[in-house]
Amino acid sequence: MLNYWRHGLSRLSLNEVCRRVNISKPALYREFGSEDGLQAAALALYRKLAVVPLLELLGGPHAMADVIEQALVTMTSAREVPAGCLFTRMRLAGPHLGPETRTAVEQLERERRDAFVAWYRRGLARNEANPAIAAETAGAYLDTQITTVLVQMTSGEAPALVLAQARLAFSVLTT
Amino acid sequence: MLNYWRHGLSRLSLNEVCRRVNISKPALYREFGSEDGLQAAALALYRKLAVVPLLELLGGPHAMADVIEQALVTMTSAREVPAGCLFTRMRLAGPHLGPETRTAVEQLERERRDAFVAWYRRGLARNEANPAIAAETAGAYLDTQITTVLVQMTSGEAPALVLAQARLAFSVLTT
DNA sequence: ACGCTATCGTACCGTTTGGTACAAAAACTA
DNA sequence: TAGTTTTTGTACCAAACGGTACGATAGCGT
Repeated sequence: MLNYWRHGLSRLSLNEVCRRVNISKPALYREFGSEDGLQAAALALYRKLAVVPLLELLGGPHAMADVIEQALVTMTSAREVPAGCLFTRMRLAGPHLGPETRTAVEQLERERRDAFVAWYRRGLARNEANPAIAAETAGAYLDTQITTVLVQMTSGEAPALVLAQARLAFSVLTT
Repeated sequence: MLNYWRHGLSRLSLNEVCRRVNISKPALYREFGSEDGLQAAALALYRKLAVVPLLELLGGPHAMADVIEQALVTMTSAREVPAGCLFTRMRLAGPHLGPETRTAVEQLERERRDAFVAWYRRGLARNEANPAIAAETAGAYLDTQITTVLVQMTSGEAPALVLAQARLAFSVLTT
């Protein structure tokens, strides 16, 4: 999972993965069945470690602006984990993915987008969100802009510039 | 060029390209030298056909808001050319590219970003642009958001939703 | 200590990749 | 028409890919 996260799916052949984690190829196949299975398993782990915490933050009591700011700072700062996002890498990989992994990606897409929409609805109810924007549009927009931030971080752009752009993008949502 | 534009670089092996355009592999090598040379040549042609016209639009006399609206509508509508953008595909392909193509991509990145910055400066001078945003930030932001739109179009998202999000993103720039 | 079972990795499979050696064919000169 | 030069594509190369057959190894109950 860490290797895919750091270097992307397309850069790492199955042979290369075996080399890096010092595991024989048949052992990997016994555990995951196929390359597709391995990648799906990696995504499942990533979801637990990185996506679920974000969704829990959205479910919390904090003000919209605070949540956004914290999420942006977290995404654009160097941490103990790799920059970028495995989920985002998989989304961009698109048609290269195996059926199992693709299904999991699409499911996670819906899960995250729905969480964004619900979160924006709650923001509207608390008068923290821009009422001129439909919740569905805002949900898609949140998804898009967060993905953009992560893509930029993955491709090594300057964190300060990414952060400045992201603040600009998110400024339209809050009142 | 059209094949790369439509299907992306990573989906088309050199063998597959030869198959599609009905050309023998040695013929292709005699013309372009390598896969890298072919891709660089494709990008050069794309620049002439798709990027230069955009930059010329930026240089024109139209109001900022009009230029943005026209650009967005053009990018999100079905045309006689494929959806998305070969340049964007190459940027995302990143480290997969050969040295010649990568250099060309980076050069085109600078060229486009500089044009955005200059355009925003002119907008500021004409009181059409948000003066709270530095031109450098705005240039990067324009680049980022346009790329985002093209990525979404490439991945087949609903044009209406893409357009709605893009209008939202660009609304922070104009007065 | 033995025999059974379950786990493990070497060494291979066919296919595809980017790239090229070289002979056949075409075009031009005379 | 004969000889020369240029152009073209067949047929190959080594490497890497995802995936697996099968013999070697390890663990375990007795």
